[in-house]
Amino acid sequence: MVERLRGFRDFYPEEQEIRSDVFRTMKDSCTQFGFKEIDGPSVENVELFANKSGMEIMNQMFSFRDKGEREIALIPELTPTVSRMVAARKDLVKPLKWFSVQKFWRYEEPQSGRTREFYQLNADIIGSESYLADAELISLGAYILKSLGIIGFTKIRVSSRILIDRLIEKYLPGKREEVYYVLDRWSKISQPDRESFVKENGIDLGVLSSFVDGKILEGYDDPELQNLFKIRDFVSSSVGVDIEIDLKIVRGIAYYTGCVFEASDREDKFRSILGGGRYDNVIGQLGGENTPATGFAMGDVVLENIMKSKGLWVHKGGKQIFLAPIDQQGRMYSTRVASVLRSIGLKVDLNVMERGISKQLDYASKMGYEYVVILGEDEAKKKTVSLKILSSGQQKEIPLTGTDELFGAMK
RNA sequence: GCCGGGAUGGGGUAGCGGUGCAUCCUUGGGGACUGUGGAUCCCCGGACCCGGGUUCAAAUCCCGGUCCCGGCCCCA
Repeated sequence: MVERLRGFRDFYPEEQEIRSDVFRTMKDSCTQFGFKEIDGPSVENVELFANKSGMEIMNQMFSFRDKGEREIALIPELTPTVSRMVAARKDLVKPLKWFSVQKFWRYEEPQSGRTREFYQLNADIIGSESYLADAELISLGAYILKSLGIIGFTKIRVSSRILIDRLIEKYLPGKREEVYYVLDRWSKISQPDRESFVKENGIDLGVLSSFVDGKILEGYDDPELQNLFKIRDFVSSSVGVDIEIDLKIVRGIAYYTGCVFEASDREDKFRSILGGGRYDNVIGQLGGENTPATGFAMGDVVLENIMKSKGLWVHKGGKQIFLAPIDQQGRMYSTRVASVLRSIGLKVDLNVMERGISKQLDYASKMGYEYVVILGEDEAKKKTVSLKILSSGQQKEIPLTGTDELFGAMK
């Protein structure tokens, strides 16, 4: 048998229906915030990523040469595509609020929270350099976490590269790379490792500690810090979620220019669930007008880990009905009953095996149906249906013309 | 790319050099029961990851590979 490729996943119905619920929740949230859905290609010319993303990303792409000798790659992220789309259209009315849910690919070692093919929700606001755009975007992220029922298990932290750069310039001049590196990994590395790294790189541990705990911000007056305060207040007011200003949030991406943020579970047991920031230079670098932009991405893999750990990875579907004909008259009649029930919006599964009532009930039960409608010669003659409620075993016969009101309440 | 730990029917497992056709549960298909049996009874299907090696003998020991689960790197 041919095996599934490493790092890829199959989704069987019982799994897929949950995924559909989750994606629908995310998309509905975006729509409620006035974001418009977009979609783009699954492959792009590698140059699109080469320019902006650096070496690491090049090594982690599924790239190949096509029949026309073009070097192309399965997209590892959306930002370059979005930027390309914006750069190509000068007539777009700003600001743009766009979102998409689609697949991405990265050739990495699969492990917890990471696969080679995954879905991401991307949301971007393009054309506004105001803190309002960052605040609206973070609000959207918080709203989605709320809609999914996990806001209580997560924390959202925000920072700014402009602010960090100024602080580094003032207190630890010339150590930008090193400070970024150690802040990003602060909670992942041990105390002795921190100290030796700091010592080796000639960084003052006392000053660095005040970055970590935020003491350095006390009494510091800076317009970018004021923006972070405003963002915090905006999010609190718009979605009732408290976010935290934390200088340890630097994000690894080369192209971020201002506000950066991420959401993670409170115990930091998983990878970050959502991450993003401001990328004001990318669209201009791709040949478009200089256009400020901010966005975030949220992957399905970590989300699934967290929701499963909280028992929230479950399907919340409507009632489903199985039609079980027990004889030839019942089979003919069942198509008519199916038609009537479907016309009032119910999900109706019709038996397609010529087998007895026992096996049909067994099947319906294993498939998780709530109701079975038993149909035979008697029902066909009387124009009725026999409704059996599987959870209780109760059964009653009702006229087909009366199904509207009866089943209406089931939806 | 690097480092650990794993791999027995669809799922979960027992066996860890030879003792009956690889154990048990579950799952799947069919039949009987010809309107209540999501029962019962009967029948059937289905596995030692792949390739080498050691040995009289390998699911079992050794080596390599593949895949899975973690971790590093990195996280767009």
